[in-house]
Amino acid sequence: MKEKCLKYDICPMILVQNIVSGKWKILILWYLSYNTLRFNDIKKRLPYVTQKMLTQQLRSLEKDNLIFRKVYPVVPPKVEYGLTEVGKKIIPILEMMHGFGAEYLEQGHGKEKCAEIVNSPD
Amino acid sequence: MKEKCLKYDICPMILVQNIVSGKWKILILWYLSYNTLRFNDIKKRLPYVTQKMLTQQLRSLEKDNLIFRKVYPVVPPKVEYGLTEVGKKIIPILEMMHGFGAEYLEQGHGKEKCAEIVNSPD
DNA sequence: TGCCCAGGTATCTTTTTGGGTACTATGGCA
DNA sequence: TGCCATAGTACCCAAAAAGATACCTGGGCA
Repeated sequence: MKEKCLKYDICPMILVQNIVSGKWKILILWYLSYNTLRFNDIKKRLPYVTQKMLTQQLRSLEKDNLIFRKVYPVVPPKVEYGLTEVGKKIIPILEMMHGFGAEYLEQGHGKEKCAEIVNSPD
Repeated sequence: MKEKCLKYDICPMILVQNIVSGKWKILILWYLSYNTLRFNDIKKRLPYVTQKMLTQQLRSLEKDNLIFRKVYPVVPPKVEYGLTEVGKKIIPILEMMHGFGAEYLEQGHGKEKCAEIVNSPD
């Protein structure tokens, strides 16, 4: 495996795959690429994610050093999330993904897929 | 949700996320970006994936029109997989991912993560 | 007094994923 | 005659991910 990894240089890919998989991470990073956001701001933008899942994904992204978490010691609590310097480096990838997805949609592939998402109940 | 989707234009992102998630898909696409490959060639390059899983991921990528599957009616069976025109458009994204991953590794983040992968038994 | 807010945890159940093993087809070769 | 090769399926079980629900904090306000 070690040789395979070197030979085909898949290590970086495995790493990225590892970081970026997870049902909501790409979306979270995408939102945070515009602004830092508070927990509930993110939640509002991801109507299908449960609080638990969101917390989990955020913790994982934080652990991987892609986002930071800033807690304000106030009541009620206030927590802000944003991209770290490392995280910002992923923005161009997100933009390309967005471009690809948009083109893919235009060409009619995966229309039903998005329709599913868009037309599901609030 | 429809308005949210339009407002933040997340649809393409959800789509890409959908296509690209799945434990092995990015890696499979990465390999196929060099050559078309036979089933067992892919399997050899992904020592941890079981036959069932690989079949599953390939079917899913085929359904999303990113790869084609060409069956030669010979015995023993011969099946080739390769990127479609749509699939080829994702190559630049894969290359950026690779670049990001490599840089991330160089900076020491996620060293342990890759170490895990590389040092696990064959 | 009791309820609200935001941003969580804790616990339980369900669903989805993944792994293991066995089985298939068919022509060629010993 | 029996065995090999490749690219799968079928079936069952284990593990992981996701969902539902309840609970916590502590200051402000009715």
